[in-house]
Amino acid sequence: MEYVGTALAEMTMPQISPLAGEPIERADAERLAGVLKALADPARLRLLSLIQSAPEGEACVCDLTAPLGLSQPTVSHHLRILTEAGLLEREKRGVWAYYRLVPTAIATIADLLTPPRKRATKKAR
Amino acid sequence: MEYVGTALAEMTMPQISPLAGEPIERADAERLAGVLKALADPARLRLLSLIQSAPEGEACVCDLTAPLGLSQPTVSHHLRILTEAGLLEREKRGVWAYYRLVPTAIATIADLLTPPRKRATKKAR
DNA sequence: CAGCAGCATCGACCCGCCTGCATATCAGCA
DNA sequence: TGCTGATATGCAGGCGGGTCGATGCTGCTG
Repeated sequence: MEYVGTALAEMTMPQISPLAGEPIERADAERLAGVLKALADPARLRLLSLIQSAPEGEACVCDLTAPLGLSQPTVSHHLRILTEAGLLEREKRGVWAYYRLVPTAIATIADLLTPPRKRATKKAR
Repeated sequence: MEYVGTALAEMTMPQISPLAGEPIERADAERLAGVLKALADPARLRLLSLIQSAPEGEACVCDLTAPLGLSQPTVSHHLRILTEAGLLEREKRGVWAYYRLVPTAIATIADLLTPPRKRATKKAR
């Protein structure tokens, strides 16, 4: 636990080597696997989708428990994992805790998976 | 096991709902989570990277055991999971089994994660 | 201040998975 | 045919993770 930082930030900033080019390093593989592990769960994917498609792009736990069919502690558990992975951000307003997507988090993961293609190669232009 | 089909194919063809727009369905979430689960492992990420960066874009088990530092059965196990997920394809030539990336498999996953952006919307061009 | 509602945390159970060892299978070769 | 080497499979141990019930914590309200 005590690891409440954003795992994604560690990948985004020091530019983790994407799944392309030369063989990926062991440490990079573990970091990327960690974030992917947060995504690789049906309940968490549905949570992300529900939050993203919610009225203001945000939702509190009480709104998510019913659609998922999971207990409130379990939902909080998943939200915690997604938050620690850097995919969600939490804002507490009054008694409610509102979660929303971190803007470019998922897109960043997608970019790490896809090879050069058209993005990374246009650096020294 | 007997489930040797490609999980990715089930997503690509009937066009699984991406992680955007309206809330994702439970079945779609499970399929997508299944493929992501195959990716969410350091050893498998390194395997994909090693194979992709190999001379001919292909590699046999004996070439992958040493770099990973895992036993041969374990490497075969991971290759099997990646193959069943639709990320790798296997070709047996003589005594060796050569693995190579399924061309657009990973890119497909990346597209499923990222919202509209520029791809899906430019169909009628 | 007492009561209540929304969330987070804890403890526990159970299942799935990563790993290695042992073994089976199969192709090439003497 | 029998042997050797490259892979795949079976089996078992150990650990991590998903789930829930119970509980603690914190604002809001009467």
